[in-house]
Amino acid sequence: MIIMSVLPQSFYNNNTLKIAQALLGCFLVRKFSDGKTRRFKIVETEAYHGPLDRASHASRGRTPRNAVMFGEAGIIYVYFTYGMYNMLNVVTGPENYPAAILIRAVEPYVKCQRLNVKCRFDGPGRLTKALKIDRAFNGLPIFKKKHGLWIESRKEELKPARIARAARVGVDYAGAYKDKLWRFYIKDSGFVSRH
DNA sequence: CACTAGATTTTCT
DNA sequence: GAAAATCTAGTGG
Repeated sequence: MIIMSVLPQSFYNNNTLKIAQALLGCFLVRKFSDGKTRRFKIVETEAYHGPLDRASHASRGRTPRNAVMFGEAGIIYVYFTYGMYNMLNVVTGPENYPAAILIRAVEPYVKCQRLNVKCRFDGPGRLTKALKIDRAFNGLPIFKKKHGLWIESRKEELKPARIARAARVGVDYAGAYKDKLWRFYIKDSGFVSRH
């Protein structure tokens, strides 16, 4: 009997780069409106870290859109971009320090033949579409099961040697920050968005 | 395989 | 009005 444990708010109140790696191998859990619950292993994340990070929405100050990034840890930040895609993030660090982690890719935990074959999870826009995550989740806590979206701890060890580090995707405009190695993924996962 | 253009709309300047 | 933390479909080698 495996005890499921939902990651508590305190888990997210830490250094963004550490949490981005600690989330790899954890489970993103979604309870759909039809009552079915499915688990997905997190295999790729990116850190958006602090007011100086030019790749981050928070680098140009607080706006209505990015306000939750300045709030407490463990809150969901979903924004809409490219006219088409929602991006799923989790706020990290202390209040008034704008930081968040973008969840870029997950893999199905159990065999998912029942899932629509068209569903893909390797990319931030794809996974929100597949998991039916939209801006209604913005500002909700991810450390409670109440809203149908939460994260559970790993069920087995993830050796540091299996974690790869790379530059973030789609942030060429970010000056010196575009080359920061703030993207993390599990090397041997077949569901990473890029290798 | 590499590269390019187009989709489509919110957000901020 | 331009750009955007993306993805797809198309072309060409």
